[in-house]
Amino acid sequence: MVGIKELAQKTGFSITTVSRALAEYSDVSAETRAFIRQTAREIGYQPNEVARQLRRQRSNTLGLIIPTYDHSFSEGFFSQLLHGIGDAAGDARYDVLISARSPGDDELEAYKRIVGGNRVDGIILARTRQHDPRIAYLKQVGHPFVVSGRTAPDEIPDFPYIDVDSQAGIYAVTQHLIAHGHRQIGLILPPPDVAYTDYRRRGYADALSDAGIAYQNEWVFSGDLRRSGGYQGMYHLLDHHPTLTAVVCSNDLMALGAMQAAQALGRIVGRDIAVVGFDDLFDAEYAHPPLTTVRQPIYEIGRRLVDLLIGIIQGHPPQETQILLPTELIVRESCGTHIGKGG
Amino acid sequence: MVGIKELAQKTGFSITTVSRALAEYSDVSAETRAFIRQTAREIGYQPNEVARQLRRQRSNTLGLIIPTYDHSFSEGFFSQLLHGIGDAAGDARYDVLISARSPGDDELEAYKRIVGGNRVDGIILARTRQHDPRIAYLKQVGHPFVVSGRTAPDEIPDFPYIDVDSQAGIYAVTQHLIAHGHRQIGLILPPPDVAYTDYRRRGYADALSDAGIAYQNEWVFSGDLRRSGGYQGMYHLLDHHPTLTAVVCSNDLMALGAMQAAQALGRIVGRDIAVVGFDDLFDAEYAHPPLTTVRQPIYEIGRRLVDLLIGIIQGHPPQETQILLPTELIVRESCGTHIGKGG
DNA sequence: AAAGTAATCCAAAACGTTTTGGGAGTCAAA
DNA sequence: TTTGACTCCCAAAACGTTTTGGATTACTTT
Repeated sequence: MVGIKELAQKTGFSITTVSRALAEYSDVSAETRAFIRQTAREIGYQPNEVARQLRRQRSNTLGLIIPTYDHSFSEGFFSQLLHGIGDAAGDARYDVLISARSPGDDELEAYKRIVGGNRVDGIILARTRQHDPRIAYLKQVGHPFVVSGRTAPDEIPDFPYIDVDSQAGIYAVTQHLIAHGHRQIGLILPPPDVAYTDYRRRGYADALSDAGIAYQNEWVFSGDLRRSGGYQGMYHLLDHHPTLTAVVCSNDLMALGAMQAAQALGRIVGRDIAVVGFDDLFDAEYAHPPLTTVRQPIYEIGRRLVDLLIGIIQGHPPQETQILLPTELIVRESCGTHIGKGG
Repeated sequence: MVGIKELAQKTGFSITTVSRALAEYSDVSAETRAFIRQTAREIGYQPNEVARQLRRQRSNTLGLIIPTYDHSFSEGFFSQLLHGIGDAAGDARYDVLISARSPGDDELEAYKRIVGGNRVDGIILARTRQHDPRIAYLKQVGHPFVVSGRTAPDEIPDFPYIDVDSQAGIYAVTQHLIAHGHRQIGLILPPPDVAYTDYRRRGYADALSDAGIAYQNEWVFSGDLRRSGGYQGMYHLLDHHPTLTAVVCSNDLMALGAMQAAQALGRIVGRDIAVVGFDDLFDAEYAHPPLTTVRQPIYEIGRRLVDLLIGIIQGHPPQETQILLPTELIVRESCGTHIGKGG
């Protein structure tokens, strides 16, 4: 083990001076500094980060705890978010500590261990659920954290977050369908405990209501946010309500599954039935037919979450710590905007 | 700050006894242990992980350094690998430290900081390149590590790795094309510095040679492993060699791009031209047409890398530390196996 | 020559744990 | 009564840094 002690011995200076030389303090002469640095390089001295973290009481590390079961992690949204987080953290010379735990008591334990154990300077929360106990814990202990996504609409979000106005997004895409003549429009939602589920439901319901169409419970299906959920949803909806001419899906993955189900049932997507999604994953553009969807800037959100968190950690948070980004309607072919137009 | 000192004070026992009580040592009475644990819970004591790591000289953390520029990270292979790594690490109660750095000198610095700085007990290397300096470094310092993928065929792989026999995989899929009548078959390769490029080239070359077909340099294109690389590759190949009836792509992402290019050029994939990939990403099955490809068990590889690494860290490595997994040919529609069969 | 100032350096404390190497008490066997 | 074994506990060292609070020397100014 070549530690600072060995380096001090080798150079003939004290541990203090070595430490201060490497840290560019002004009270060590340029000559000494150069000599120490040179020697450090020669003997391959590498400071022990753990000891340093202990002494400085900071780790230059951001934490991220992800649910293990979540297969949509390796597809789509989450990996793109992580990409943004990783890049921005790297740029700011922070590392990212990932702990994968299955949800439940164990999950909160992981937070306590990592946060209470001083392993990270701040933590990023994703996949918020309704009445999320993790948020309650982090607020209570007063550790820096930021959240990807708000709480559900009936909770007060008194913490820093970045979210997308998904209610407006779903409203826009639903309205687009209505404008092109659709009247019987199904909806595939995320599981009810997901925080943003109600925003998406409201966007859909508002668009219907504004067009004088009644919201019907049986046109709404709860999926699991994966392709399979969309498949099941579309299958179920078309089975019970074959007159539906459009289905709004809460994310692209489910929309892709839904398109497949529709095709399996003999309907041609974009002609017999319109399908729209949410996210604008890479796949959306290359889907067949290309998916009409609501774009949210996932990678960018990841980057901004990191900037926001680091700002908070370093004591200079931006003015706005609750950020709601707009979405953008991306019209492609899966909504077949010609249907119902009398054409 | 509520540390072990406060807990000792509160319970009236020494720091030693408190520490040993929480660690289930047998030399503290059951009664004392129960009392200490109860009090710990009450005052919300959470051991400082950093101090613990310093003292024990181990972090229960695995490291993973990823290149920032790599956009295929958020699509496809890498995120699926990470998913497997995260899950297996979580199961073994290890965390994963991710450092995203742009490649170059900086990248090796990141390794030195994390490995030499004792932040991780072991490290997982991915995206190996030819004559990879990271491998040389890790071998030299003798830190536990495992590699996803071997070195190039002309280097001696004297380290633990898990790879897939991609030469055999590409051979199989190329042979499949030949068996169905194709004679003019293009190849889209990864960039030349990628470690596995030559295996894929060889698999293709061998299949051609065994069928008495000459390997032609101008039928081979180097892509960037992303959709765009496949698109460019197919465009270039069909532009210069319009008589090609099939193109083998080194990964699914490029295959998806290649299919798009073919379609843009007015060819119907699976009828006018065969396209095959490698990986069997989720998207492959849902592509249009569904992609014929060579499956490798990416998630599983991630899991096994972790098991292997932890075995090495804990001093009981398995007998086999160099694992070559078989691939599986998945025939779908993009290879249109009816072409050229005289039908 | 004394006092002040600037430039270099360093011993020791501190960060919060775990582990080492016992010590004290009790009980049973010799 | 001594010895040994067993149970329960603890003081202090150790992990490898950074930081505090000076100390020493050399040079300048009075």
